[in-house]
Formats: sequence, structure tokens, C-alpha cells
Amino acid sequence: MPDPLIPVPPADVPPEGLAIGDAARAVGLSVDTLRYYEKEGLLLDPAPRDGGGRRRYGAHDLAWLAGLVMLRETGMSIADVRVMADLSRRAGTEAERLVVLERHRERVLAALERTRRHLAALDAKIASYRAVTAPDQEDPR
Amino acid sequence: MPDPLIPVPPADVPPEGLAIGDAARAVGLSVDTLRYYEKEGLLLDPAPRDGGGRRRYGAHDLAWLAGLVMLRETGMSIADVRVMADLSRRAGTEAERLVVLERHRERVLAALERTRRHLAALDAKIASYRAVTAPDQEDPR
DNA sequence: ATCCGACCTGGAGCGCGCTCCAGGTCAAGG
DNA sequence: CCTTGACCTGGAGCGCGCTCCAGGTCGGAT
Repeated sequence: MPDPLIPVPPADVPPEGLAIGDAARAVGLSVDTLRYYEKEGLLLDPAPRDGGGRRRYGAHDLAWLAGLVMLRETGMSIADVRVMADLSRRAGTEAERLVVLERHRERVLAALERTRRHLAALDAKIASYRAVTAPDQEDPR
Repeated sequence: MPDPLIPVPPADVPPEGLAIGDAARAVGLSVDTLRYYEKEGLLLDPAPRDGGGRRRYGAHDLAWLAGLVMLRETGMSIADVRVMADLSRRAGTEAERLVVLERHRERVLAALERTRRHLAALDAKIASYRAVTAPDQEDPR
């Protein structure tokens, strides 16, 4: 049983699992995106189906999805997420997963740093525009 | 004379300006991207040409480009950069530019915050994998 | 019984932001 | 003079990550 990327499920899940619409809302993705991710092999397993062939997302699936969203939101590509999923399906690959995650972490930190620097430049520009457009509140006397 | 988005030119520029290749290197874009940005109207003016019809980027142009890169790297869309460029071409639009920049700043801050939160989750996961794959260095006795 | 909305599949389409290509011009160095 | 390499244009192509569509099934409320 490969462990989820994130420890805690995002919501309390009924035993029969959530329908795709509810699951999508729970993790902040669209229904189409959920199906797309499944097609692309980003899930640990295709979501289990109920009697009528409809997907049912259990706590396990939702936890993985939450981790997936975390990776995507920090800018990991679909291809790299697939690598993580593939690794996570096989036992004994923990060290490799760690390597992937740590490399990703480095990239995230670098991106954060760049963004922070550019944000400072943005703030400077905003300040200069404020000075131009509102030369009133400046050093009131 | 619309002021540049960023006060300081990224390098010392000869009076005749830089050729597109050097300009690209200076601001960290590709030659194709520079031409693409010009086609898309993201520059204040099309880059001035020398006798042979080749582009020459002066300090002014490079300063604008540096600001453009700042906006792009903080995630502003091409369309919104174009809005900034259009505004910056017309005098008296300082307040509007400020609005655009401030809205953008809000989005950047929100993105930074989300990334920070997801980074924390990533760190937690990495820590848990470290515990699994290297249960040695833990509390050595 | 029937209606409605949520779900299903396979596959096409799309918006973004470049990136590359063909075919040509030009200028400087050997 | 000739070659080389950087530059030019217009336009096609592409990788990514969805998003949408047609045409159909299913289950619960009325």
C-alpha cells in the first residue's frame, strides 16, 4: 500500500467514497481534469467504480489527489508527477521518490526566490507610480 | 517620454545600442522571443533599426524589457503586459497603470502564499520519506 | 413513467507562449 | 572576393495542460 503524498484527507469521506463532482470540488480541480489525470496515469490506480461504472473516490484517493495538487501548484510538470506516481506504485522506491521530491523542492525554492526579487522590483515601481499619481499624502506638512 | 518599468538598465549600453542577440542575452530572453514581443506590441515602440534594417536596443529599450521580464516572471500574462505597454505609451494614464500593477501585485502575493503553503506540505512529505529511507542518523546514541 | 442532472467514453479543439523554418540580406574578417 | 555568421520576414508548428463536445447511460425525485 503506497502511502499518500499528504497525510491528512481534505474532508471527511463517506465509506462509499465521493462521486467525481464532489471529489473535484474537494480537491479544487475540475471534473474533466480528474478524468484527464486518471487517463494520464497520475493516480495510483484508476478510481474504483460503483455498480453503474461511476468513479468513487475514497479517502485514500483524495489524499493522493491532495498531494498531487500540491505538486502541481508548486509547478511540477505532469510528466514528473507521473514519475512520482509510477514510483509510488512500486515498493522499495522510497529513496528515488525522495530524490524527485528534493529536486523539485530546489526548483520551488529557486522560483520563490526569483519571484521575491521581482516582487521587490514591482513594489518599487508601484511606489514610484504612487509618488507620481498621489503627490499629496507624501510628507504632509 | 513614458518612463521605464524598472529604473536601472541591466548593463552599460554603447550609444549605438545592442544588437538583438546581445540584448537577448542581457535580459535573459531568446532572440525569437524578443521579436515575438515586438510583434505582439509589448514594447513601447518597435526597436529602432540601424542602416541595414537590424534592430538596435538602447538603454531605454533594455530598461523597459527588464521591467517586462519582471512582470512575466511574476506571472503576468502577455495580454496584461500589452495593456501596460498600451497605457505606458499614453501620457496621463499613470493612475491606470498603478491599478494594473497593484492588481498584479495582489495576485503575486496570493500565489506566493499558496506556494509557501504547498512548500510546507512538500517539506513534510520529504521529512517523512527521510525518516523511512534513512532511519540511521535519527537521534544517534 | 418520465424527467433531470450527474456521470460515462473517445476524441477533437484550444489558449498560451513561444520556437522553428525557409529563404533571403548584410557586414565584417581572412 | 568570398565566406561566415548574425540578422531579417512571414508563417507554420509545437508542447503543455487542460477543456469541450457528441452521444449515450444511469439513478433518484416527481
